[in-house]
Amino acid sequence: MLDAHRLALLAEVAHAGSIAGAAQRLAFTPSAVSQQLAKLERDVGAPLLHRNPRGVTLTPVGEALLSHAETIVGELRTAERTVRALLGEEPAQLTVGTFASAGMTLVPAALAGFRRDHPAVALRLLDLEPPDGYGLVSSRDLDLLITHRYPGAPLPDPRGLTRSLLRSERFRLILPEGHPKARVRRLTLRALAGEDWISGSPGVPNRVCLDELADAAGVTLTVAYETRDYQVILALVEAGLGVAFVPESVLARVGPARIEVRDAADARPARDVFLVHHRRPGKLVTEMVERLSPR
Amino acid sequence: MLDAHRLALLAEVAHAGSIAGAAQRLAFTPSAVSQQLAKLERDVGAPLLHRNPRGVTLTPVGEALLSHAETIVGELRTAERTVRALLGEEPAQLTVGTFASAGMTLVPAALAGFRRDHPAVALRLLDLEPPDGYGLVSSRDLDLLITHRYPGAPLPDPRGLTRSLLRSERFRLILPEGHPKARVRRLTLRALAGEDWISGSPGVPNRVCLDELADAAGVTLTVAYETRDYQVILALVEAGLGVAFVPESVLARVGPARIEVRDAADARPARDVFLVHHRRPGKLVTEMVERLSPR
DNA sequence: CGCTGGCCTTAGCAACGCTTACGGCTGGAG
DNA sequence: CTCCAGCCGTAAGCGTTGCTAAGGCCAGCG
Repeated sequence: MLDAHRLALLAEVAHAGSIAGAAQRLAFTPSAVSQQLAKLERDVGAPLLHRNPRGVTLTPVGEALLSHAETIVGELRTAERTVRALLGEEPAQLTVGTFASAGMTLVPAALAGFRRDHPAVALRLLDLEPPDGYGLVSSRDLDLLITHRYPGAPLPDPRGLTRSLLRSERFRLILPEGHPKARVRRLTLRALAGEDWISGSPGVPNRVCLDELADAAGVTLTVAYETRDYQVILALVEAGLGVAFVPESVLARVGPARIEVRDAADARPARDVFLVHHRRPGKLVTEMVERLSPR
Repeated sequence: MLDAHRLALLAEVAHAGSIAGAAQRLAFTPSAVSQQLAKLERDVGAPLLHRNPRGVTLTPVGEALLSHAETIVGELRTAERTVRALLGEEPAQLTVGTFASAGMTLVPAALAGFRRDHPAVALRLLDLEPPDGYGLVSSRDLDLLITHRYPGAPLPDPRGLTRSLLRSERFRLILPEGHPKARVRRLTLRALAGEDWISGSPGVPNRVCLDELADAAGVTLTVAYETRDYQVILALVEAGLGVAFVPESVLARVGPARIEVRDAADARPARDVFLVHHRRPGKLVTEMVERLSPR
């Protein structure tokens, strides 16, 4: 039988992306982790990871084993919680994973309300960019994951977890204050083809979405500035450097910014925001889901 | 995190019914097992088993943990198989659990055919009286379980496993050859109320079923001989000691026995025979299910 | 071209887990 | 009633496991 501790180690290494990173998280020396992984590979009879100069990546066999490892670790933690619940002990921790823009807008109010009602529960927040994080829910490193899917991006396999649509969030077009195009009545992507755009680097969901919109409209856009951070994008637009699509919630937080908010008539993207948790969520998770859900 | 090895140990002890028994199966000394269990109890923070003078029984917490332990052990073995399959290695073992009468009639032909086509696969057979055995499938000690349910007996929780009805098997009434009641055209339970009956001890499904039939017919039957072994029952009836219900398949195997086979007009019991296996059975299991299924 | 950051190896030490030996307990046989 | 058998627990000893520490190798970067 495979050793569960070593599988847990594999999962940790996969999430951290390097042996050293995992070792630090677990308060071990890299040597210890390396040795255990070597033994796991010997047990399995096949290499599980490619040793790259910067960190490691999983082999196909490693990938296959990882998903099992995550469910096994999750099962072990589930077992532990079941017993704790049976002994009348309240769960003392709730870990929520979010993507950055939700972490700024959607989550804080819910977290604050939760903390008020459950001062004894240790709340933890983790930043995770989609499509990551599903594995961490499987392994119960995460109790609740807030994730999203940009149009055009594939929806990850839920792997036996419960996933529910929290809301669908529109993107708005933002331009520098006083930008000439802001006065146009019917604004189109084509009309903005000559502008400098601000978006993520190629491959980032954000950018993939923008490229697909441009394709659909039959234009090519110039992305002059690449950042995935919407606060940076806002600042760049404010500074008059370009135009961008941003999620509506990002705008809700900014004060009377010096930007113009419009919609493109031929491109009205929206991203779906999902909640992901275990099949049978605990009381605390259910409550947090309640708080996050629109009234 | 709980230790998976200790959980596996707990499952083994629960199945064996004693620490000493589990230790023998695992080729350890009882002391080692005892110490590991003590540590598991310390980890959990609650006693998991009652130490009786003859073996051990699980506490409620132990029961709860047991079912988790079984799924965890099963997951570990599933992970191992997945990797083996990925490496192109064929599974080399198939373990089937049956109840005694199926082991004599239903299974041998299927097993023989299987062995002929897969000489390299190590076949193992385990005797298990229902309702036991589900846990062993969960923990993958068993690849396939053949179990049954007598009328009136509850059907165990399948616990995430696949259970399918293989067949429904009638019971026949058997009497000693030349028994005067054998000549009656319409034989009823009431007419046989005065006979000596042969059945299992109180509590055995066999017996529960008989008692319920008697209740339904409004008579009380005298069980003079108690045995759960249908071969013994046959021998007793042959010897003229009493009458009994036996499954049809048991009769198929006996030659021209000196018994009379009839049906009771007011009591026609049947037991359901089920196959139980994991959600996604491997090739070998699927093939064995095919062989067992009626053409 | 040296520096940094990541990984691997080797050597040594602490902790874990097993075995052996012994004692307490209960239920059945003589 | 006594004794024995079977079961479980504890204590001491020892081998193995798994950790740390220290040193070497390789790639990317200033």
